[in-house]
Amino acid sequence: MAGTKQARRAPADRYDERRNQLAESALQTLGELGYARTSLREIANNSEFSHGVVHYYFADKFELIIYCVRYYKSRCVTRYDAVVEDSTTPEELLTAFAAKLVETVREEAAMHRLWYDLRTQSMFEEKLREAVLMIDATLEAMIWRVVSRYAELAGRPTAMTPAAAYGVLDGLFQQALLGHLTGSTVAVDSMAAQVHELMPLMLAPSAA
Amino acid sequence: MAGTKQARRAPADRYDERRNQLAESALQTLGELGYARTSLREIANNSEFSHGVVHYYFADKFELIIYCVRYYKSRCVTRYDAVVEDSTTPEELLTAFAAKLVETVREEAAMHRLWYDLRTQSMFEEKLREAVLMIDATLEAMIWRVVSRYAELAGRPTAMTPAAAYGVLDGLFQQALLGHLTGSTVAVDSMAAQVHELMPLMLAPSAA
DNA sequence: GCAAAGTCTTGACAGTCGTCAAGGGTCGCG
DNA sequence: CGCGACCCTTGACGACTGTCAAGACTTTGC
Repeated sequence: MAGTKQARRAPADRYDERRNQLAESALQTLGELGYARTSLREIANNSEFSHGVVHYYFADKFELIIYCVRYYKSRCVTRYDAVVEDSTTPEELLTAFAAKLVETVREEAAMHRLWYDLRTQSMFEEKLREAVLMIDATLEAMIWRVVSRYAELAGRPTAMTPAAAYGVLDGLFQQALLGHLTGSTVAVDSMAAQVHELMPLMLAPSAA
Repeated sequence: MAGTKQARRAPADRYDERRNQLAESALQTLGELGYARTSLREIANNSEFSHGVVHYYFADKFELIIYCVRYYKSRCVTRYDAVVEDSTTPEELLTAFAAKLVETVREEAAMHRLWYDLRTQSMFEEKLREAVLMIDATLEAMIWRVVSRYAELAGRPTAMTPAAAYGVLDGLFQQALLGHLTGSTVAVDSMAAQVHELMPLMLAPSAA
């Protein structure tokens, strides 16, 4: 990025920059209204551009949304890696992981209800499936890094497949998110307790 | 209202009958297209009536959809009760439960992706929340009947809250449903295996 | 400084949406 | 028979949607 602007501002840079700006506005709007009620005009209203510009940078609505999904992934997928790297005992990792989950539900609720929305839409709309499945696999891998590191620190082998570990944790997370959005004050803390109970069960029984 | 019926065909009966007919057409359409793309006209097209009749029986779109959710519940919520009642050993219950889950994903995929769709919509639309939360609680109770009966047959106490048990199983179910809808042939069987591994972990460790 | 390429706005299009009013149709009762 | 209540259709409304073309504004290369 350092010296790109001298003779003619590099078109590719500016192009991607605008696409990312629009993706950001789109993510904000989608997180607020949900997929069903989000229009391209509303997305443009939440940006500094007019509604026609969307079709200058994206072929159609799906291309924008799919681009958004991928753009979102690049920010979200390393969220728990610091937890993995900084923890030195299984208890420490478990507590830090649960705390990070709680923080995520509380502070990124809109973005995550959007994720669940889009994942569900992909059950109806084929065009969304490829991008959704790719992110789902990435999230599964992210969770698996936590679980396998947890097993390593505990000195016990894992007793679940990556898919199963992701599935159950995702279920708890989704439940907590719904509870949080409906005003429940205990749902999020309840999730933390559930994760504390569940994670040891993902490892083979201890020798003791 | 109850006294307005004469020898003439009881209005209340016919009224409810029509509402249920429309709810059935609506559920079929919603299961096919999803919430975002389902219009009242399309619902009417999938019934034997014209599009105007919807507003004769329902005040607006939300009243129809909420009625649908409740109508759907009445059919779905006892699905696993036969499993609970007919099983005499924990292994038998577990196998029958897993088989029923597999059957449900395979044969009721449309209806369940609709359920996940509506539940996610309730994260954005307050009007849907009350009905969704009511069903969610009913489903949690349904799952808990299975788990607690399983514990009873195994002679071991449960080691999870009803919410946690529902959360993790729902996560696995949703994962399998997405896999099934994307054409995966192993996703559903994989869920059965995961349930077999997970259910024993919901009970306190055996003495042995 | 000019022409061309790139960027953005505006306005319009063909549909579709939820909603509702006006009007037939049908049926049972007096 | 004819009246009135109930049931349903038809057609229309205003608003909103995704899409795109025409043109204006800006930036760049020469």
